Amino acid sequence: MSAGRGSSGRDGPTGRAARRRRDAHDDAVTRQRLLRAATRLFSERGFGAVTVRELCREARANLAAVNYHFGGKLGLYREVVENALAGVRDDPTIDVPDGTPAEERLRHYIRTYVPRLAAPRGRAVWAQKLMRHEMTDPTPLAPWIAQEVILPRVRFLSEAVAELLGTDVEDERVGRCVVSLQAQCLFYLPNRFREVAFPGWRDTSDEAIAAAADHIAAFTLAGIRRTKEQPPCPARRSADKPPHPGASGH
Amino acid sequence: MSAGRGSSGRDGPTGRAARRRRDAHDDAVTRQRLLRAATRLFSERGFGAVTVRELCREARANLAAVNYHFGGKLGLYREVVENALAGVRDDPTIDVPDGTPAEERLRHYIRTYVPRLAAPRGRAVWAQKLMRHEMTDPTPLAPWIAQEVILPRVRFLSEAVAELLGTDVEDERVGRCVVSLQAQCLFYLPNRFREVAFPGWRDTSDEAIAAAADHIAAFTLAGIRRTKEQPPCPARRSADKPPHPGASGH
DNA sequence: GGATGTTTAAAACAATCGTTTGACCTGTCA
DNA sequence: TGACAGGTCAAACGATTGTTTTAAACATCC
Repeated sequence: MSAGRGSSGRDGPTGRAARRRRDAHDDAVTRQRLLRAATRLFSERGFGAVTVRELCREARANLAAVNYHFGGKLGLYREVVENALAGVRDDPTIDVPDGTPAEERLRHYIRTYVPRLAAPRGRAVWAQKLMRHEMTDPTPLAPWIAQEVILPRVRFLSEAVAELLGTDVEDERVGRCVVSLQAQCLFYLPNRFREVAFPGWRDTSDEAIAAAADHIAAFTLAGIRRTKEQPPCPARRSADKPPHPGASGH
Repeated sequence: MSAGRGSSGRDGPTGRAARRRRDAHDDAVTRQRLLRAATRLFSERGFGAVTVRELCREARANLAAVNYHFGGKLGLYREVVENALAGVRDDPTIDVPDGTPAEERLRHYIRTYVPRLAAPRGRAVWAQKLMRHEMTDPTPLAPWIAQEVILPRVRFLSEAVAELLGTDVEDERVGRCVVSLQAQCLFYLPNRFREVAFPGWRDTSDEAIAAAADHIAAFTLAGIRRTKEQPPCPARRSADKPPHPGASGH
């Protein structure tokens, strides 16, 4: 391949393009190329599955560049993660004016979050994909990423759901509803499950995503209203096994 | 490469009689120890993150045993996957007597599926965890696993949901409801998200899991009923403004 | 008992991993 | 100008990867 790319064209001390001035701008360029390639590759395949060599090839940088600029593979990864997390820290999806009713807060969350997840790129997607990899095989940065991405959302959602249920955030029904909501949203991160299960769903237009978000919102709010009707501590009925007889809830 | 015997052919010719005689060292025993350790490690950390050495150490087998018995690391992985998939092929969660009403079919699915996912082990858990890894970084077996695990469930769920919606399985609302349902269930696979988000959810007793399944069932059926009220092709209303202006930038 | 075939054991294999090295180039500043 | 610092480069480092090899231990058959 083009592994030995530049050397062939630039080896001559008088390479024409290589003649351009080397200002302080130039060094930052490879740094940024590395960061860009690393963001894509790490979020796509995870920390362990990406090799430094592949990364440098993609960024058209020398093999030693990663260690020089970032002190190592993990240092580069840390910077990638920091960039991605910066995008979820000031997060419009959980930023709504005071006094907005709970139902509207949830609707707003879903309608801004789902399009962000379904987008081909963007910091929200990167952060969530990085976290998805940290969930399955964690790096030393896993706890940090998880807390940073998850906790603010859970707090926001729990408060809204608790308000809708007319209870406090400690109620276990709140956690279950929050999980039901977040699970639905996360499924709109690009993933192979949807591709396999619904090959016809290649429509990722804004309208299709918005329609899906509307579905989740309506679906979830109905589910929450239904949950509200149930007793707070659903002491388990003992005789609940067979599917056939009329075990249709109550 | 295939100097060792292939994974599939080894059981046949004269092996059966010769087997089962060695007292101290029994071939079938180390084979099974390897399979057991591999099932645990592969489903926990994925194919790429597990080394052959670690595997053999865990199984108290020699390093060469993997290549001897399974023809290589991938051969062992293939056998692990086959075992796990055998457990989802004849699947009680989607096996329900004819004539069962759709709502009851879904309830049965959720109430049998969620406890299987939440269990610490079992073939359903292994299959689903293996697939989770195949989703994030795939091996050559990824398409096979995905189809085998996903398609039967999607078909079962789609038919039931379509019946509840009073429409056919091609309706896009069906797919969205199936995703909403399946996404909720899959969140009860042991995962770090729940641990981080809800540290208090360490209760994995049968009662707690059953209560969670009941929640999902009630939540989902309410969501489906709500979805039924909406027009089949929800053309996006334009007068749908976010809580505060400017937040829906794009 | 020797021949044959199967399983285990330890060592070595080539390939690849992340990282380090030292020469080399270029611009800056004394 | 000459020394220095910043940055790139090819090459090599030691460690670890999956796999292969070679020899020995064991069981079975003639």
